[in-house]
Amino acid sequence: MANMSSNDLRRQLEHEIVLGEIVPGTRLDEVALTERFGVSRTPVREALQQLSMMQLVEIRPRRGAFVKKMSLKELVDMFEVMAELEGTCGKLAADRMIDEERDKLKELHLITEPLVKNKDYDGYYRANVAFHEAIYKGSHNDFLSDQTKSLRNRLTPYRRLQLRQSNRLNNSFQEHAEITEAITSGNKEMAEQLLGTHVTVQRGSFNDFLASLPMDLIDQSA
Amino acid sequence: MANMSSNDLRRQLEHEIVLGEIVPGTRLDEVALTERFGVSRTPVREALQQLSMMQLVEIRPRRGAFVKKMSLKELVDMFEVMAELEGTCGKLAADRMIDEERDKLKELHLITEPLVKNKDYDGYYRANVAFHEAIYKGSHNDFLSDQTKSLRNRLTPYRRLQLRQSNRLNNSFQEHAEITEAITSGNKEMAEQLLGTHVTVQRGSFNDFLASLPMDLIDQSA
DNA sequence: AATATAAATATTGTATACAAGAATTGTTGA
DNA sequence: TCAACAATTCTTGTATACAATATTTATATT
Repeated sequence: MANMSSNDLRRQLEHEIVLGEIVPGTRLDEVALTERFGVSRTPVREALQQLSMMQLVEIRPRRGAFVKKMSLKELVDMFEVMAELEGTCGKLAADRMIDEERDKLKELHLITEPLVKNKDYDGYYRANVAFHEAIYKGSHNDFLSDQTKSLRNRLTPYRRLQLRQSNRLNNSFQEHAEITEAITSGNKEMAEQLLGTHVTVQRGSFNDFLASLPMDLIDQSA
Repeated sequence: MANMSSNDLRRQLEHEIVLGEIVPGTRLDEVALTERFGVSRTPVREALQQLSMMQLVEIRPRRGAFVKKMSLKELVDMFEVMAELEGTCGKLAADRMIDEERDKLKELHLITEPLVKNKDYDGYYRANVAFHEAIYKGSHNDFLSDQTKSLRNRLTPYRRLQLRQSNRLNNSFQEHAEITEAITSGNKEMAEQLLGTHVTVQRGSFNDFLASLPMDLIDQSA
């Protein structure tokens, strides 16, 4: 397979950046990456160019590539858009899902009940992703689905810690119940409204949300 | 200035693709581009990698880079998202614009009146862009603003011909009047609703919109 | 000792060289 | 004449070489 080394490299780095394994602000040294991946600088540079277009790294001319640090303002803006996109997915899903998809959504919700009971955070995290992606798909709008998924992905490092907090797990489950009911019953306004607030606030105040953000990952200078 | 050749190249090609000067489906030959821009293959390839991440070109392994052809489904999906984003911008702008911005919006609308009277399509096209971008900025959400602008940009080749049609100019002006009124008076629901339909339908049927699409630019195979 | 300046060192950006796979052309056989 | 195969040519993907700019280190001067 060809042109895979630069694409593979990009995917790998993307993964590590999104998961926060590479801390925002760190410089991505080209030769270090060549040694790590056993390739020349050419595919490394092509991968970095790709990541810069994805807004995951910032290429400063003649200075190198840096994992992008987002300011609090940028982050809040992105979460606001995320909320809108999730809401739109919900609205369209309530309208367009076929019976099979509605059944599947119910199922994806119900299987999380034991996970909540057992406080299985990792398990719930994965099931939560599946639940939301089912809604994206249910919009029957591939572009919207991809955009939403991609933005969710980019916000991952700033969301990972949230579920661990106090009774977020219970809150999330409760909200999922309402969302599932709204979508499967075709109540699009309700689905949109519920999903629009679900992402960020989760029945808490916005201040709590802000406080939950890992501030060390945030660019204080901007 | 450094790393500018690959970025400049990307910008130039992006411009030409978005304006439809390079027809979707055409292959972008690397050596041809090196000759045209007087650079080596390295920056050419980096530019193509960037464009592939922007979904403007498709890189088929060992086959080359092709200007992306969008299927009708993809296009409809993108316009649907565009409508949502425009609506969101309007909603937030109605809420957040400061007095100065509201005045500016009124002005940007009013200066288009003579352009409509004189059927100055190019002039109106430019003024229209300025009007809408003022709304994006008025959302006070830079991420949303950038995303909306970028998507509008990508849809340009499929929108250029629309304004020329029958009395689209008058319709557009009339709708802008209502939008301006809604935003400046802070009626966010109205602003969202008006902008959500303005992009695509412009007081016509959706079928008319579909019929207005330049079908030769659309991938029939997909 | 601290700062400024200059040499050296390292890193990015670009061009070229080489390797591997695709497309094309030409030839052979039915 | 057409189809199938083979050799050639072309194009992409990767590595390396060279050029230009930042960064670091060393030296000199106050």
